[in-house]
Amino acid sequence: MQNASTAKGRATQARIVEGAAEVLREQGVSFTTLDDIRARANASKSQLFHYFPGGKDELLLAVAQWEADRVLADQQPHLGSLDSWESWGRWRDAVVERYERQGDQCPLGALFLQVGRSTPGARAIVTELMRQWQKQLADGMRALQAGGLVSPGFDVERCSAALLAGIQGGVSIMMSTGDSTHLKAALDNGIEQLRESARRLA
Amino acid sequence: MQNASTAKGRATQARIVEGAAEVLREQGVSFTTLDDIRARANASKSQLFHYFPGGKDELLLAVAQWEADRVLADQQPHLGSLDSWESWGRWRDAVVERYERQGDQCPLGALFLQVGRSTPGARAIVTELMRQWQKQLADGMRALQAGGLVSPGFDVERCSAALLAGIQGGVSIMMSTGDSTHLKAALDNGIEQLRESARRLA
DNA sequence: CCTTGAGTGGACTGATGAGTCCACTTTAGT
DNA sequence: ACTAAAGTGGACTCATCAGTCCACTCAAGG
Repeated sequence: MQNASTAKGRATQARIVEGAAEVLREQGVSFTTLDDIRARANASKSQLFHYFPGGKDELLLAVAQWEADRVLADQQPHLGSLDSWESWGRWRDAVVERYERQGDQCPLGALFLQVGRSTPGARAIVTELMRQWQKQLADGMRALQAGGLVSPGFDVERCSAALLAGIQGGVSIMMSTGDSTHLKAALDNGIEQLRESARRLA
Repeated sequence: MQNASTAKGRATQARIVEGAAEVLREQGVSFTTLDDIRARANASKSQLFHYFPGGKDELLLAVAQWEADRVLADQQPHLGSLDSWESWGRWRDAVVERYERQGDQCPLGALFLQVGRSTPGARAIVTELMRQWQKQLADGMRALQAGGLVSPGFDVERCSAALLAGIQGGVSIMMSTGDSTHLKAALDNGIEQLRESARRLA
């Protein structure tokens, strides 16, 4: 990605990425052309290739990174401070709300499929997102343990991985079926497991 | 889908669907052309359109249905008789094995994204698959309850939904990162929850 | 003011790939 | 055997779209 060196250039580059993200959410990757993006971003063909010399793939990757950054940001401040039952509850609601609002768009999943598993860049973005996400869940579980709210024997690694998997699956089922039942079940089930461990502690 | 009326015709039609499924798994939907499919299936362009007058979309949908049928079939006979701890364990291993072997191909997910959320057919296939899958998990959980192995208070609906979500998410994380940790965590966590409920019963 | 390079517009090209068409062959029923 | 319908081959068309190219404008530093 060719970085812009003037304010005007940076603005154009940002307009392209954000415009592209919009169009991609609306139409899906496979139905979006560079010309759609160009139109939405009020840019010209040459600007696209000026800032993303690698062409469509490079632009798509930039959009994927941009979307990935939003995923965690949208869960804050809740995700960052999961140290009480109330904060877990607020986080749960924030996740449900975010994905129900997003509806049947899965920018990241779609982008990933298009750019292809082969490209190392795409895989790195997703891997890093998952790593950070799970770490924050695990930190939250350990915070409950530290506060004496959850048994010290609670398997944080396994449960945080399972919870993350449940969220991903819940979201992808919702994409396909339009129904958020599974997402809610995964979240509630994860939290219920924590509470169960608290009850056994008492 | 125009159904064939002779044995030869049926053979050709089957060759097309299965050949298409193969190529799609290998190359991914967005990099597969009708010509790739035609070549693999030893068919000609006119045959493709003879049996799938709706063109590529219709063919893709037929492949999606074919893949969906395999998903549950591949988990049998285990999935159909989850009435003991041993059968749950065998099923768990079968799922992990199947998806690890499949690697980073997600025929169904990719197909769905390509055909598009808008088409009612695609959505129906996924919805029905999820419904059946969850039902079999729930049946298994109730079988354990009936056998006195799991507490009657165990929330079968929520847990089967969460387990299904965990599997889906585990698989999709594995697609993106190449790592099956999350899938295993989701499965083991679900089964562990059942066992926990058994311990409380004792 | 002039120069330099970043930034911009949009016409053009070339490849690709979905879908059409028609001539030909095979199959099955009478 | 005859014939009608089913099945088959593959050349051809036509639209689309990523990517190129070049002429132009603008802003900043000297």
